Parts: sequence; C-alpha cells; structure tokens
Amino acid sequence: MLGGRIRALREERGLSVRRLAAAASVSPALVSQVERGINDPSLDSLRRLAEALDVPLFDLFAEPREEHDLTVVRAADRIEVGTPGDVRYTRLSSGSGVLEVLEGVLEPGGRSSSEPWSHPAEECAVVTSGRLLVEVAGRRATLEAGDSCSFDSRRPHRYLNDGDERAVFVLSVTPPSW
Amino acid sequence: MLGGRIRALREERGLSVRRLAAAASVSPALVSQVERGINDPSLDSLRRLAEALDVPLFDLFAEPREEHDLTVVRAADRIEVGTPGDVRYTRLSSGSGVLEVLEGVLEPGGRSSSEPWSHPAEECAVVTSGRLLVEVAGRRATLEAGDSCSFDSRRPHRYLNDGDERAVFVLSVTPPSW
DNA sequence: GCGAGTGTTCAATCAGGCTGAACGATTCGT
DNA sequence: ACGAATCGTTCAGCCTGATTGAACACTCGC
Repeated sequence: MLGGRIRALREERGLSVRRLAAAASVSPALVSQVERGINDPSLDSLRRLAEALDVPLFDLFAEPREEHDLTVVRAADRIEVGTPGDVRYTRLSSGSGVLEVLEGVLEPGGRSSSEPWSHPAEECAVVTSGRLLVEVAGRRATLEAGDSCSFDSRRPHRYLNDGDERAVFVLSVTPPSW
Repeated sequence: MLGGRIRALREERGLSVRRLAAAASVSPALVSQVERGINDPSLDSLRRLAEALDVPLFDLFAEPREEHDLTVVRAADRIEVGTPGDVRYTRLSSGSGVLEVLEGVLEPGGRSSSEPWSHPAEECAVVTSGRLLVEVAGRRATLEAGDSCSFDSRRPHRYLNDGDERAVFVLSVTPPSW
C-alpha cells in the first residue's frame, strides 16, 4: 500500500533498488523490505526516500487515485445530487476522485440552508448568471455573474439568493463532502 | 509541522491528550511528545492516532491549509496566470490552498499546447460558451456549452478549439500544478 | 483545603528498524 | 559457455530510538 507507492515512484524514474537506496542514504535491503511491506520504515527513512524520489512526503501516503480516463457529462443528462435547502445541484464532474464540480441553481428568495454548514474541504463558487449572496463565518459578499469566491469549507457557510432572478453557479469542492 | 497538525485535529475535536492517547492505545506522553515535535513516532503509532482522530493517515502530512476566510474575485479584476499555448487563463479561486479554479479562453484554431501535457492532479472542465475539443490519452471528445468532462491529469491531455467561435470554459484543478 | 482535570518531563526499557553479507536470477560482453 | 556485473531478495543480529510509567507543575470546581 505504502510500499507499492514507493515502488511505483521508483520504477517511474527508472531507478534500481540500490540506486535509490544510495540516493537516500539507506541500505538496499531497507528499500526492498519497505516496498514489499515487510517492514514499517521510520519517518526519518521515509523522509529521505521522499527526498530522493523528489516528492513531498505526504505523496507517499496518497490514496491510489480512482482510475478513470475521460468522463464526459452532457448538459442534457446530468445527474441530480442531493438538494440541501433550496439549491438544486447537478454533477458536472465524474463523481469519482477527489474533485467534485457541481452546478447549483438557486431560485429567488432561496437559501442553501437555514443554518450555515461546515465540512472539511475547500470550495470555490463561480456565478454564471443572476446574483448570489455568500455568507462565510458571518461575513457576506454579493457576487454578480462572472464573480467568484473561495474559502475553507470548515468555516460555517451558506448561499442565499436575495435577488429577483434565478442564480446559477458552478461549485468546485475538494474533497467531496456528501 | 506534523505534530502541529495532530494537535490541531485533536483540539478541533475537543479531545484531551489523555483521551486521544486512550483512543489510540498509546501513552499520553507519546502524544505530548509527538505534538511538540520532540520525537518521531513510528508509523504504527501514527496509524493509530490517525484512526483515533478519524482521518486518513496521509491527512497528517497534508500541508497546513492556507488561512483565508473569504476571498472574492470580481469579474473585472481577475489575475491572469501563465498562458500555456494559446489558452488565456484567469484565476477565479484565491490562489492559496489545494483547489484551483480558472477561466480559460481559447480562440478558434487555438490549442493549449502542441504536445499533450501530464501532471499529477485531477481536473474538470465546464464549457461556458463555444465549443471545446478535449484530447485525453489519445481519446477525443467535443464539448458544447453546458457540457463538462473530468479526468486524471496524469494522462496526457490538451484542449483545442476546432470551432469558429471563441471557447470559454471553467477549469477546476486539484492540486494546482503551476 | 482537596480532587480531578489539564499538559509536560525524564529515566529506563525493549521492541523493531536497519544493516551487512550472502542468496538465486538475469543480462551483459567476450 | 563462461565470468562479471547487475538485478531484487532474505536473514540474523545489533543498536538506536520510540514508547512507557511515574512524577511534575498547573488550573479549575467544590
């Protein structure tokens, strides 16, 4: 799992076990053992390996990404996802992976929820048409078509439509939270 | 750095050092030491802590998120970012964090690059207007306004405009790759 | 005052990460 | 066909350093 990741990175670079070991100042045996999951390396060794492989440490722990090549979602056949509050969300992304992109539609007077929500993610909203009122941690901002905003989703937030026409926006979230 | 992350997660959950230690079946001393960066825990201990904190292991190594509350980017004053090939990109997101959202504009006959690019990320493009030809790992798809596509950015890919009008699209990428 | 909680420090221990050496399989050049 | 040089792997054993339990100083209610 973690070993497989290291092996993949090493082979990607065409390095032999010994070469990598030398670059990381560890023994070849260690590299072999770690890659095969026989031994849990120390953090120190991992740091050296990560440096030798020229990747940030946390990359070694990254979940294996979902394998999808190219997913196309036609405007006509989008899938509707959960409807928190008054917002109608349809999915623009594939639904797998760590990136979720949705289209949100909010009718005049509507709101995403009565109480602001909070979840561990990062999001960015781009207004396509209409006017959107964003509330984040008590602060408010009004977005017109073409405007965008981004924030840490852990801060309590919600969307409102205080205008008199339908608001449409593209919402990007990572990682997905529902 | 790693310790700080653990401490933050623990405090977020209102757990005391002892409570977390108990939940992770390690000693309180260890938690304290690790949080203060006094020593490197073993991977096994880290796994237990991650489980007790209910986060994936690699979260403990995640870069500390940039602290921004609410960043608004007005349509009028977007910042232009690098221009790979013929695509003009302007930034819609804040520019910090792991989520990057851009608006791309591609004139007729233009292309993002002559050779397909590859970078370790995930991306999703939503066509706002015009027609966009997407090429991923040799496969091609034509997107009209409202259509979208998503794929693993590690697969070689590029965008082309084979239509006769300007193509505008919203591009979400995580993590940012330039 | 006491008791229960907080986070922290430190000596001592013992698990386990790491190494060096030897292994069998390959792939060279000759 | 044969060393020579690589490849990745295995294993016993050393020795570091992660882990622990106990004691620390502190703040809060009662």
